[in-house]
Amino acid sequence: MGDGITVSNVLIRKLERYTRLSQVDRDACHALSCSRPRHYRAKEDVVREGDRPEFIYLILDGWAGRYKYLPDGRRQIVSFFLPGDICDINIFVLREMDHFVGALSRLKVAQITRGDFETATLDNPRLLQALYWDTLVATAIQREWALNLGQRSALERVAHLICEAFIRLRVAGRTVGNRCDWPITQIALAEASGLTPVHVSRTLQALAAQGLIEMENRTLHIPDLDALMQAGLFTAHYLHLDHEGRHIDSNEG
Amino acid sequence: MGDGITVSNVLIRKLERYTRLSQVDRDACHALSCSRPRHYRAKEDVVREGDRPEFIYLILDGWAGRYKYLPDGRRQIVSFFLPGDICDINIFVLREMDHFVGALSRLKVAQITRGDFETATLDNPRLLQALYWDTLVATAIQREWALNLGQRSALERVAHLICEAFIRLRVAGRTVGNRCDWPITQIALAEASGLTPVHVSRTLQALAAQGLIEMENRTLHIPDLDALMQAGLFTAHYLHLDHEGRHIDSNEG
DNA sequence: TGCCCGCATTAACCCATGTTATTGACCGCG
DNA sequence: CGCGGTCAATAACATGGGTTAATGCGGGCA
Repeated sequence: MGDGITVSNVLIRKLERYTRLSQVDRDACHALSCSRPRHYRAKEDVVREGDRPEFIYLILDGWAGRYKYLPDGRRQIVSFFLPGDICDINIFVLREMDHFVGALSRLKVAQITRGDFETATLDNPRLLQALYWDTLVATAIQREWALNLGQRSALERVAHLICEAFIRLRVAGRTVGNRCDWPITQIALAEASGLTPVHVSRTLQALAAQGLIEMENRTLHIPDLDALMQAGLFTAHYLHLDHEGRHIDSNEG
Repeated sequence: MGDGITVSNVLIRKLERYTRLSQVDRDACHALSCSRPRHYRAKEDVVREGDRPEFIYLILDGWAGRYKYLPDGRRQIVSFFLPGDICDINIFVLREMDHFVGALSRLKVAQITRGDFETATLDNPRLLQALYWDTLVATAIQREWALNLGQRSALERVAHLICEAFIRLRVAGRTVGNRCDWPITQIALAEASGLTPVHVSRTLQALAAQGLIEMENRTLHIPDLDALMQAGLFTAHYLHLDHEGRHIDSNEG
């Protein structure tokens, strides 16, 4: 769980959900993971609104969040970036960023230039295709978040966010059994769920009281994932994990 | 406003926000607009969850919505499709649809096959680039909706939705001065804003009472757009309309 | 090692929005 | 031309989640 030893495999592992990569694809992928590494502390900004797009970011370890502000300071996290996630491969089409990306925990990323990206994908159409799949999944997640924010109750919403994060971490190989690191604060969870920190605290306690989650030492334990999914009205369809007849493993490898 | 005479220009007009298209690009674009036309009544489904992606849809007239259900029937509209909008140019990467698309008013679309699309873009990299820009703007809108649903109050939220729709319609050339067709029901507005129809009714009346909107005969009139924008905490940055030094016209051409 | 600040918890109170129900207007279809 | 169904308006009441504030823990930095 986040020990860093197999860091360069998170992206490959995830993309192989979608397609079988050749050794050349895997090497290209590995090269991307080794682009300039950069570390951040929790709450540091990675990208700021108004910036000209400069890098594609690959998350190697820790959690980041994409967020937007209202003029009076209210803030919404509109997506999580977890290990193996890639930030906006098409970003260079835009002139400037319309949002922030910030570290939600200690964070390690690879900064990928436009040139690095083109080098990696130019002769690897399968890799490029897999990266497009990943982008489409990211926008499917974005849509699901609209459903989450617009229709689910507080309890459903928090349960749903936890299920989604857990499954995504599992796909990246960052879970052990039904446990995973849970490095983010309730404040961040509140900003992502459109609730107040006070109510997130209540809600997590309600989930714990029902035996649906256990947290200690920044580690999350989910005794019965099916039960939590039911509480969050969660189904994994929108993550499109079963593309070539593969299905979600009930355990990680 | 929706008279259909210049229907084939909505897409061209919008894309020229981003780049100057050559005559060849425009012709290709026009060809796309002329792909198999199809009409729907309000509330008919265009695409159903679980479908294999078959067409790319170009909206020619009327409004459509992308929506998702919870198992108990709660429903969220996660995006609007307005004239000139294109539905998911990359859709063929996915195996099946994870959501519905339905008509929110009488609707006219062009059904574009994978082959049609490839023909149109193969030798027109500028057109393809412009379509990618449009896709990125669509996902930027999706993020803004998360902010809308998560942080804005009911009044701000409805005002914001109205501003966004109006500006998008203006870009497509579907406004006259500060008026536009407003063919959708308060029920649809409620499903898009995560509110109840009852509260949307109250909220629209509050906006009208403040002189921010006027509606009659399915026509919307915005006496003072700046004031409405302020009420909705709306800024157009996320629509990325100013790509090559262009800016939002204060009136349509 | 100790201090300080950020985070989680808890409590009491409140209000924005949801709920349920009724009525009337309009419009498309027969 | 009239009927039925959908949509909007309104009212009375209910509640989920927000607000404010106080407390204590714990971990990172000096």
